Amino acid sequence: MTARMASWLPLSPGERAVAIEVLVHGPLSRTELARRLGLSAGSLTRLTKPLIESGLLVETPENGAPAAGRQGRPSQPLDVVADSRFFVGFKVTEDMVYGVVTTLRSDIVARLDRPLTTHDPGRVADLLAAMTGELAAGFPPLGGVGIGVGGLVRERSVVAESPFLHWRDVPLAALVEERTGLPAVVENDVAALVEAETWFGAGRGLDRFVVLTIGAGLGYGLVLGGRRVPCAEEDRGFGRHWIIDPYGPLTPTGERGSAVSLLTIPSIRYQVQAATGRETTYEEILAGAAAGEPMAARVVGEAARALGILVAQIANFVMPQKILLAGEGVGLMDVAGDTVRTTLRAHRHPMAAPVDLEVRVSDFHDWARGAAVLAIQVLVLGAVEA
Amino acid sequence: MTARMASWLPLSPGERAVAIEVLVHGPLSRTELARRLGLSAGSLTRLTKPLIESGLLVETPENGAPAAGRQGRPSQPLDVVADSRFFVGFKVTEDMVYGVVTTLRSDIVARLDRPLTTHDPGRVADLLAAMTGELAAGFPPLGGVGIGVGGLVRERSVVAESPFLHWRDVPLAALVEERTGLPAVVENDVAALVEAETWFGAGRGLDRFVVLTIGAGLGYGLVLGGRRVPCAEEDRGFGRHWIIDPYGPLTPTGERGSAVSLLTIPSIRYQVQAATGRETTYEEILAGAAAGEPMAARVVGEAARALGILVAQIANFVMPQKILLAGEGVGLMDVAGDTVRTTLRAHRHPMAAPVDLEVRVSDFHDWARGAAVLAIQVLVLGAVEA
DNA sequence: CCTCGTTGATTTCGTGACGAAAAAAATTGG
DNA sequence: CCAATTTTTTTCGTCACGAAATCAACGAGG
Repeated sequence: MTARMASWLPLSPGERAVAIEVLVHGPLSRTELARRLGLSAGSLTRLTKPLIESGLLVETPENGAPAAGRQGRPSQPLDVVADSRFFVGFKVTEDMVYGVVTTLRSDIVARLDRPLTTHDPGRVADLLAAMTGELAAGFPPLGGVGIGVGGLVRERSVVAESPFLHWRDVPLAALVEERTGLPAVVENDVAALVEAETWFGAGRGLDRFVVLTIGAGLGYGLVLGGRRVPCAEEDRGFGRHWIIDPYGPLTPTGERGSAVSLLTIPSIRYQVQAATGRETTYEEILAGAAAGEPMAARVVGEAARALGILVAQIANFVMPQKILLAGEGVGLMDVAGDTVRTTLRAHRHPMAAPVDLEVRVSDFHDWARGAAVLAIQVLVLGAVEA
Repeated sequence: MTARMASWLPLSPGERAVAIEVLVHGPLSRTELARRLGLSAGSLTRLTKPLIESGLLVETPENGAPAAGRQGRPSQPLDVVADSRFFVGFKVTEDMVYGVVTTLRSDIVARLDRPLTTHDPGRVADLLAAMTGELAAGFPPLGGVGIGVGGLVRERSVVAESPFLHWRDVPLAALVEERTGLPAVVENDVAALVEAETWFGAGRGLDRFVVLTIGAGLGYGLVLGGRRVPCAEEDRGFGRHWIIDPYGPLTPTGERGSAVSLLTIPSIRYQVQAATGRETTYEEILAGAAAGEPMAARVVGEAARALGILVAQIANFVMPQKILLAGEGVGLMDVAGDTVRTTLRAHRHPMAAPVDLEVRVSDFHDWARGAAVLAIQVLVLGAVEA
């Protein structure tokens, strides 16, 4: 076996800042890093030396665009050794486990999905360990495991409460660590996705950033000062009481006219089925609305207006620099994006800054990637919970 | 004339932290400061020495509760010399100027109001200078002047745009500095009140804090990480497009059913007058609602429900640790506080943390005090704008 | 081909902020 | 009066950083 690097390197605040900046913002020369971090050139020589020696960073040998006409000594960009360590991320749903392997940069290099046939904590941990073994096969230096679960998670290790798994106080991280011998990190699935987007996605470098996910439920994540704001109700219950239209539809979940009733995939399917009597998929409904079917168009239009109002309220009160729409349900924006944007504008002050609204289609592997990012944060960089 | 202290003392980050902590959180011993700021005892000796020498802090001679049975060397609490400098604060409205003198602690020690008969910038500056002279009479060491104006203010010195004064790019701070020889700071009135509450009021020490003011208009201030978030629409125009109830009342200002239409004093008076034909004051309407007059009760009830929804939306999306209701219109809470709170709860997730809602009746002198606090921040502590 | 100017990285040195620990100070209790 | 205790001061060592000199690597121009 090759010499294994320590999984946890104690980094000074300055070193951590350098490591994160390079990790998140691609290859950067020392001078550029000095400019971005407000440090002197000398300090960067000092800070980068141990990072290079530890193998986390390298001076990129290939000078992609070598100075291109600029004179002077060419810069020596530093980059993370993306494949020096790999990370495994899981998203656990009621009946499936989605797994990915990512590089340090959080690029997905392998995927593996398995049905979940039991909710017994030990068996679930067994499955996660087995999947980790399979996933790790091609990637020897494994840095750790991140696990995203719907529900309330404490200390990044214990599932305090998960309604759909019927778990209470399950020390999932410990169970997986026992079976794999790898450090493990557990987090709420939405929280993990938000962290991933904050570090490597749409929220890079932003001070105020909001993530709104639409799917089987609603997810909401608030990032202030680069840190996610934790909150008590983040166990899949967002939006049940966000009343958009008191005279809106009544559905099995969520109050009448709530964001959940108007926007989630099950509620939209329920509304169409209740009106037409036919079972239809979400995609069929969106296609129907685009084709002008009255019932689908009405439900989708209402959803789009609700989304516009919701985004406007967030923009009005939080004033984020960007709002990211993610999840399986964002196909709504393709069909009715104009309605959303028109409604959004109508609920904003004319002089207010326009809302930077980004849409990202995300499947379950993106959620698993989020969990892997959390592992990178905690295990490589020693980032701690708020 | 006595030796005058420099109005601007260059403070190191550590010194600034100590000064602010003592200024905001009353007398504190060095040990207590070390605990709060996460510093060693030795550092506190070093940091406090120049602050004491400069006259900003003193070791409080009176040991109010002198150890009371505790043994060991008694602590030597440090306190700001509250009356070492005084500050003048103004709130400029369309037809009045409200002025106060405060101590370093922002306690009001004098008041002076004058009608504003002209909107000519030079004349207004003349009046402010004259009022400053009158106010300063009893308080020799004057540290500076703070001025709060409705409208858009840039660089804490120039009124970029003020609809009710019909001003554009008026360098008010410079005009007042010329006439008084004192440093002057200008800021949007809502922003100033928010800063004051953040430093000395309800928002002390909080990380996420919201101020909502109800009066002739709506005001909204967001404080994140102890810093107010600046925004483009803060020129008295908040809430015109916050649609609470699309079928709500239509009033001269604000969209139908907007927060402005439902909650501001002029809109409430307009609604009652439109229904009854009689001119009534806001206080009369509140009293009528309390007494069970149907029309007043209906309008006030609607306003209370709107306020509950508004506060719930803010709490849901911003997740602040506290929301402060201020302004001349908060009498609504006395009459219909229960309705507000019930509505608030109905629009919150049952598992969400309860909203810490604080109500503060504030008159125009509180707005003036806010401006004085801004002067303290900028002129004494060298705090800079975001 | 050689030198000069330019730009990036390194080295060296000085400064300043901080913590740890010892000492001093101020009080209570015996 | 002495021990115990808590606060404050002093002393000393460490470490992070910036400034500036130096080294390194390249292009331009004679």
